[in-house]
Amino acid sequence: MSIYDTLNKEQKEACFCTEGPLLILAGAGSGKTRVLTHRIAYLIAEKGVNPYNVLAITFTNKAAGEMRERVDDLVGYGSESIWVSTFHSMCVRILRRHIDLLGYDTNFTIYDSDDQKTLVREVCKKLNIDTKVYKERAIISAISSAKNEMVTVTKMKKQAEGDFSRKRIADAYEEYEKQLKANNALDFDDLLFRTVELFKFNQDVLEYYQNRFLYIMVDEYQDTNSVQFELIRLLADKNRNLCVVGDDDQSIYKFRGANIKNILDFEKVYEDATVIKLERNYRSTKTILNAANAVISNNYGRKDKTLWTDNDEGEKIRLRSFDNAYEEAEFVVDDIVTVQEAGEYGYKDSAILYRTNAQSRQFEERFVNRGIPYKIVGGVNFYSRKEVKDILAYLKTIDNGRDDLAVRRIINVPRRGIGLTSINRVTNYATAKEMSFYEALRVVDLIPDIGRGVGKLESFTALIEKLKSVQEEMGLLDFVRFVVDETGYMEALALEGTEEAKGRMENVEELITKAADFEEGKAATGEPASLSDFLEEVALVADIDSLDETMDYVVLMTLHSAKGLEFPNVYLTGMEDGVFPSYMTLMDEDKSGIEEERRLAYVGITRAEERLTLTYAKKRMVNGETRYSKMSMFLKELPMDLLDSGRHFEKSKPEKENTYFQAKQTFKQKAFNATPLRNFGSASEESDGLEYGEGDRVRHRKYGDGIVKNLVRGGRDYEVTVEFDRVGQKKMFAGFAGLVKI
DNA sequence: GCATAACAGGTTTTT
DNA sequence: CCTGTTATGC
Repeated sequence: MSIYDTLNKEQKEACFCTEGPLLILAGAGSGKTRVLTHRIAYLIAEKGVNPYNVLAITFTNKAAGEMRERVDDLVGYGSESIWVSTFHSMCVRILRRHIDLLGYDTNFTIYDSDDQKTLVREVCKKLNIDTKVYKERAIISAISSAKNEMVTVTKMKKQAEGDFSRKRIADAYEEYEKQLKANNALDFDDLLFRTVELFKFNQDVLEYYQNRFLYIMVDEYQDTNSVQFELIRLLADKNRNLCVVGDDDQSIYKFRGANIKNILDFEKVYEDATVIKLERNYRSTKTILNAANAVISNNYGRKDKTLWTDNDEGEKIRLRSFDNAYEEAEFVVDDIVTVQEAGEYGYKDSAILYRTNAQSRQFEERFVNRGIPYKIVGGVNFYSRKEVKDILAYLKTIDNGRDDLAVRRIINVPRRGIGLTSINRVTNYATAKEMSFYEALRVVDLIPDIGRGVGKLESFTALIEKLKSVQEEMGLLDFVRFVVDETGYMEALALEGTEEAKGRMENVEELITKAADFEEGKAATGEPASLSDFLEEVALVADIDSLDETMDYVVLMTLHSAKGLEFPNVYLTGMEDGVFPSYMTLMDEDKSGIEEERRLAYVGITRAEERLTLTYAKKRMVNGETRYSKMSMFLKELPMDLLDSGRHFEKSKPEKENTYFQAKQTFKQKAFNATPLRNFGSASEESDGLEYGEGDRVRHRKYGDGIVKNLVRGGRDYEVTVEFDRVGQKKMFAGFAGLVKI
């Protein structure tokens, strides 16, 4: 009896196929993690491959940890020397060794999306870019996709020739890069792009890693982007022992640059590739699987595969509708309590999934009220809370004095009486002398016009220098504590005395605990816990990594976060057109967005093992305004006989082909309103048209009452001009204004 | 320089 | 609705 006996035929095949390119198309719940871990075990135990020569790339740190653990269970040794990591942490590890070849210090800082935003803002200010015309977000995403597509500044400038606005973006990109380098910092996308550059320009470095990684495995391959593809291609080029695992039906990260072609065209790029399909699902009931298959079959251009299962038929899928989101939440929470009390499913067996993080709130409120343990994954990340970022900024300042962003963030936190005027003077001096902000601080008395600020600035520098000097002598935990005390950060919070400040103090404490955990974890491996390592870990953790399966709590998260997880009892909530599929994709001319949303629906449905509940609310508050929506088009794609619609559910099954069209039409009318015809107005509260026309009196939630002066069609929306009694004439878009006839 | 008030603007999903 | 930025008054 060997460990491989538990695998089915295809799984075995995938496991034993160790040489050459291999594509494993693994449907949801088809046991791909088992295959991967067994394959690694097979390489090590049977083929005599040194664990040191194996590289496995996963999407999250959590998946990496689990994989290592499982291999260790199978093989019994050696798992610690396998490289199992995420793309990002792998790149950091490589760059820390070699990035000096690209002109950076090896102790570079990693900028998260907040830092990125701050930096872009500064760039815009410096280049006089009007952020009303060029939105920060647009610039960030332009830069990010450039890096994902490996477009350098030079290249972008060339492409932008003759196009003024693209040139402005390219200018921003150039300045952004300049600042990053000056700060000795890399953003998330840089981690990948710079590694590719490193390999391309340094053949010997590339060869070193090619010779090290004789066997490469990539999980969740459908979500890789161009630069990740290139990275793998480079590494695998020499030995070609590349095994990728993925499911094109679960490709849900296009917005982040993921290129579904990577998986669809794998066989074109690697013509000698073996392709193995895992179509047997071990996770879900027949009912759930059939539902998932029915939905996804509406997509085009998929790899041909059909999931099947030997599992029981199982319960029908429950579909419930509610008047509003509040009732929806109440039902779901009640239901979880009911099954828990009946001993059917523990809290940890239940998961609530939704499209947007904002939807978590009403559930959270109910859970808090009733004292039920729950865990929200995602949303505001622990490490992006203000107080946590402040402390981290101190640590970054100490670790990498060139990180101007960090220094400027904390120079007056807590208050030291250092204001904008002083900061600007230092900044100007630093820019003029081409030195870092902190360097300028150290020679503050040379700065002209600095005036009375000098003393305060000097004591700040003295503080940082003092911290730097003791850093070497202290362990990580002690040092973080020391920083928190010495900077007066905690004291300042304590002085505030508010409830909010108390919460912040707890978070700082929590950060200290994290440092302790980190130090402990490192100690177990015999390594010292350096400050840089800690900052790096903190920069690369995802919220999902903190999910603990042994804890008995209900898990709440977005559909995106849920990928790769499974639960016996799942609630898919907010199944409404405009929420899911999202408003954005419904309005978009490009229909591929809908396909991606549908894949997300597929991911959601296939998370459920036994019991699946779908809910939607007819009325929901979005951006402070009540929005009426209809059931999600995806619900209409489900075969009726799989559904239990409950008592208060009534609908006729619509023409299937038209669901998308209908969804879009209804939504267009609801959100943006049609013609301003008076005869629409009749009392029916759910009228699809504008309920007001020219000359009508309307009420706005902020501006009060007024008279509609004008209605003009503007693109997809209507521009309404209203003469308000209190604030005068205002122009607004009907879709956003939320005007009510009075 | 700082605290507070007023206000504009905006939304998916995240390593 | 909620956040983040600007205006205002001390």
